[in-house]
Amino acid sequence: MQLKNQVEWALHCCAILAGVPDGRYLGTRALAELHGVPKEYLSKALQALSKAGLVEGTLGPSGGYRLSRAPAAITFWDVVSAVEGNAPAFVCTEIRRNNPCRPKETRDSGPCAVARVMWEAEAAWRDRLKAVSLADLGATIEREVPQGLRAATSAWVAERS
Amino acid sequence: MQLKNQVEWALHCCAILAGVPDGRYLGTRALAELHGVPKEYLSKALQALSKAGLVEGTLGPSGGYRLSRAPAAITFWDVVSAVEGNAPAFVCTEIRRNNPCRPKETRDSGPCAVARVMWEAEAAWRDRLKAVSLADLGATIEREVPQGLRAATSAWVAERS
DNA sequence: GTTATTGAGGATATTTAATATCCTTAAATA
DNA sequence: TATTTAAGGATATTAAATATCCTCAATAAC
Repeated sequence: MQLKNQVEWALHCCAILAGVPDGRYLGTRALAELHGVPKEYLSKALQALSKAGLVEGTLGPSGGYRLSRAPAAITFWDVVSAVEGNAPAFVCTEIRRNNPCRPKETRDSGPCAVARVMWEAEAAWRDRLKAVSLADLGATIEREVPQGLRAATSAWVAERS
Repeated sequence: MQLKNQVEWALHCCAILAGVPDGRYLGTRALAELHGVPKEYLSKALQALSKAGLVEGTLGPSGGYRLSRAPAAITFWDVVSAVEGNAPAFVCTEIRRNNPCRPKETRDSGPCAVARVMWEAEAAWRDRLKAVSLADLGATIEREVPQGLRAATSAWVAERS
């Protein structure tokens, strides 16, 4: 079980987009170059973010993407679910119904006990992701990434947005 | 991102094995028939449980599997990680290192901020799975599954163990 | 207006993992 | 001794992730 690499890319792209000057857009080309990932494929991740309403794209030269909400209003879960989908990781195929001892007409009152536990765990995972916003991420980065690198990256981004 | 279907099978098998009479073994054939899944493939999941020390297998006629610990001492996480592995779902490929603004010799003080959040969420998932044992599952089943079906299944299992 | 650039999105490889089957071996039992 | 079983290797099949390429329409720069 592994998340798509696009999830990682999308999160890093959002972190960058959160730092793009107001009213400006940053394009796929720049985001791909900045992260060293294939432009064409990254484009699919950005399209997923766009479809989910997290970013908005605009066309033409000086076009690209920008966040459509404030960084504080976008959570990790928003980004992860936009790219990865929100289908549960644990899929219950109701194998309890295959029990040969079970009368055909048996009706289950709800999801199976195994599935419920698995889904509760997934809810804990989601809740944790919902608790962290892009603003929180930005604050952490500001605290941890060396000043020089942050400034250089900001300039690099500003030049291309 | 989806867990293997073997995770579901393994959990249901463990629930059944928790009810096998003391000192008895239940074989792959019976477990496969009970759950309506292919015997050969289920065998791989049971082998994984065996390798992880959760169950022990014995050979020959009247052979099969039994839990190697009390149901209260086996958690969902034990079973899930035995079958699925314990590799993190989020794989950090360190794309921050591809930043063209970044001096070559930069040393990171720790894992990237994005990865840390993702891994914290996974820890929350794991913790939730660690908090539920096979004994807990058994108690839920006893509470929810109709008495008749439970008795019939127990008899079916006892006959084959 | 014309041209270059961009995101949206469809079509299609390529690669990898999940799913599944088959077979052999060695141990345990009847 | 013959049968049954788990262990495990080899291999096929299927599905998903990864990646590339192409067309299209919108936008901005010239």
